[in-house]
Parts: sequence; structure tokens; C-alpha cells
Amino acid sequence: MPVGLDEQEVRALDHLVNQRHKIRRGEHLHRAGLGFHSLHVVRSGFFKTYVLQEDGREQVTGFHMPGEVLGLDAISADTHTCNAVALEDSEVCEIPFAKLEGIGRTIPSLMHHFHKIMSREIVRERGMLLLGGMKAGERLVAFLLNLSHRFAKRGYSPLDFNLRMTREEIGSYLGLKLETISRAFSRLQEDGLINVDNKRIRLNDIDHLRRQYGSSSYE
Amino acid sequence: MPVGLDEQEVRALDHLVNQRHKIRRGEHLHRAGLGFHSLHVVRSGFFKTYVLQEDGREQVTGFHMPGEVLGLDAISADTHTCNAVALEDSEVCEIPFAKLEGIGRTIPSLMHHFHKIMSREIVRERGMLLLGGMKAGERLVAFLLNLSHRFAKRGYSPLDFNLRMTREEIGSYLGLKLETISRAFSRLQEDGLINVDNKRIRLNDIDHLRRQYGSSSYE
DNA sequence: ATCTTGTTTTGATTTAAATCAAAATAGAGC
DNA sequence: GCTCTATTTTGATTTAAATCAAAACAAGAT
Repeated sequence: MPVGLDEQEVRALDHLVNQRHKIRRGEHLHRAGLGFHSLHVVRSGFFKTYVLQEDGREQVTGFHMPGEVLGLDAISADTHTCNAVALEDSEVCEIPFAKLEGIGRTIPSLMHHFHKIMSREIVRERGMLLLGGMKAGERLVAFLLNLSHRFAKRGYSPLDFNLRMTREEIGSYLGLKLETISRAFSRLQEDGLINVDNKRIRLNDIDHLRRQYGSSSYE
Repeated sequence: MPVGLDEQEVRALDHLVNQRHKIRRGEHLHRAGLGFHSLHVVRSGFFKTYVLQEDGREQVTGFHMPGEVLGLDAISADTHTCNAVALEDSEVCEIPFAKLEGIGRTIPSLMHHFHKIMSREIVRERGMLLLGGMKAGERLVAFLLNLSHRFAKRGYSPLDFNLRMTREEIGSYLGLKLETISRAFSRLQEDGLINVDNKRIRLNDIDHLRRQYGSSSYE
């Protein structure tokens, strides 16, 4: 679902700016309401974005892995609209936005590429809407297939991976309760489609998963 | 939820391009899978965007009123990712995207403004995620408050308006069935919070609605 | 005006997920 | 290693929404 860059794109942006920051597990990259100056590309690690609702509930809005861009939502009002926290020790690359716009003016292809990244983020967010009609198990499968696809794009195994987030965070993201997520995992394992060992997930029959639950909302 | 432009912004874009098209009720502005060349700004009327899922179900992804931009999702892959159909006789203003990028290079503020519009669209889409934890009545109120806010921004009454879409389309957008929407309307009317006469809606106590159901996800 | 079709409302019932509750397990810190 | 805490699993029950069904209503066509 999140926006990604291929190796070449990442390298191009490294030329734009290569100031890196280490963010330790549990630390925030930015918080909702604070001023916006820079986008960040995840270079290593794993992030979660979320908003706090009036009632104090935490609503997870996304998970972000290496190559993906954080902060695109903040351009709108020069203010971050969500919190971003590292789910494991991570590194990000900072891209001052004003600088990006400046350099983009002289490198049309860079600017165009940036527009594609923003547009991809719109498509990604829209993908969540498509979960609207699905039931719990289907949503979870769509989520796992999406993670799988993104891991594959980054050279990790698409069939065997570790979840960095809790059941509760998955539930928040998918609009379900943690118990429902846990039951859906158990059900998928009973059916032999996946193996679950706490946070370690193995997809036993990804084609079956794709066919049964639709190939919707990749990218 | 959708992206909007104020009068001044609309005028600026009119200078960029003022080629207009009439789209009659029921006609499509674009279809998923077809090539992308231009953004469109709604000048009058009302649009619905939707995608068709594998099983043939129609998933509504947005409603769009004058001042709002259509096509931002298509930049990503030079292909439209959704269908856009007029829910009433409408007019749009066409903005060839290559032209926008070209002119944007010489007018940094225009480019920056465009980035804000794209970012606003990301925030809008994200707003839908926040509905995840809400129940039917709350979702419907959030939807009505959002419409109200957008009507107000365009000089129409925020308290008294006509819905252009069916209960089924609202349901699709909010992830609920049409009967549930109908019942939620009836319930809100029983509680005296709104008046419903088929498609005509009057908000009797907008402050109460805002307080009770959260001011979330405007814009 | 009447017929037809599509939309909306309301009721009865079923179903999926939330909630309540408690045990099992994993992980972090000491 | 052990303890303490957070997370996960599973079960029993309740609840909100989906589904099934039918009537009421509105809008468009003839």
C-alpha cells in the first residue's frame, strides 16, 4: 500500500540529500500537529503511522518499510497530520521539501517522478476503501498479500516474514479488534493456507490466497 | 474529503487552461484502465468515482463537487485507476497534465500549490480510515458533516442540501449496506438531529452532531 | 394520467464481529 | 536464570449490521 522507490530512484534521491538519521525503536520521527519541513525515506527498519482520536483511541494509518516515503500528507498544510514511530531500530534519509521543489524545477524528470510517488500514495490510501466490503479473514489476507508484495519488491522473501506490529495494530489498521485478527490467523492456519508462529508468518499457498481473496489493492 | 480549490485558485487554473467539457448525467469522464492525459476540475455538477471489483461489485471511492480535482490517482501509472461518472449534468475544466508540469516549472508557486492539492487528497483518503472504528450512525454523520463542510466552502447552505447519490452509493462508500444507511437516516431523524425527505437533508443541530460524532475528517 | 422501474423504508431473522473473560505464551528487564 | 508485563489465544455471550423479504414511494417514459 505505501509508496515505494526502486533502487535507482533511491540512489537518485541519495544525490538530492543524503543526510541520515537513526531512529530507535519506539522513537518518533514526527508527531501530528508539528511543523513540516522534510520528507523522509525509510532506509532501514520499520515504521508505523497513526493518529490519536478525540476519545484517545489510536488509529493506525499505515506501516512503512525501506524505500517508502513518509510525510506526504503534511505538505497540504505544512503540518504533520499523523504520528510516525519506529517499530524497530531504523534509519531514514531526510529530504528538505523546499530543496526538493527547487531541484525539481531544474530536473523535470525528478519532479515528474515525485508526482508519481504522491499519486501512488493516493492509490494506496484508496486501496484501503476496497476492504470495506470484505470480511475479517479476507481483510487479513489482503493485508498479508500486500506485505508479501512489498517485501518481495525489496528483496526479502514474499512467503516467509516477520510481522513487526502487534495484532492490535493490525486490527486498528484494518478496522477490526485484536481478537478478531487472532482468530482469523488461527482460521487461516487451520485451513493450511498459512503458518503462524506468533509474529513469524509463512504463506503456504500464495496462489490460493490470491485467488480466494482477490488480488486487490497491491502496490 | 476531496480536494478543493478556492475561487482565486480556480481562477488561476482557468488561465492555465480553460477548455471546458459538458458531461451529461450518467456519462463517464474517464474509465479505469484507460490512458491518462489530463486532470479535470469540476466546474458545475456532481461526480461519483468508483471501481469495479472482480466479483462485479461496484465500490464507490468518492463524490466530487465543483472546485474539486479529478484524476490525481492516474498520475501514478499514466492510467486511470477508477471510473468517474456524472451524477447530474456537469461541466469540467480540462488541465493537460504535461502542460501543468511545464508551466509549473516556471511558476514555482503554482507547482507548490499543486503539491498541496495532491497532499490534501492523501489526507482526504486517509480520513476514510478513521471511519474504521465507528458504527453505522457515526459514519453517516461524519459523511453528512463532510458534505456540509464542502457545500459551505462553495457558498451553498451547510444545513440544507440535496444528496445527489443513492443510499446504495452512500453505503458502498461508507462500507455499509443500503438498508443500514436508510435505518441510520431514520434513527437520526427520530432523534431530531436531522430531517430527511428522501434526498433532501436538513441538519437541525449541527453542533450536537459535531460534538456527538467527532469533528473528524473534514476537508 | 398511468405504467414501469428504480429507490427507499421497515420488519424479521441470521450472521459476523465485538465484547467480556481468562488462560497461555512471549519478551523485556533484572 | 527468574519475574513482571505485554501480547496472544481461545471460549462464551452479546450486539450491530447483513441478509431476506415485502411494501411504500418517487421518477421517468409512454
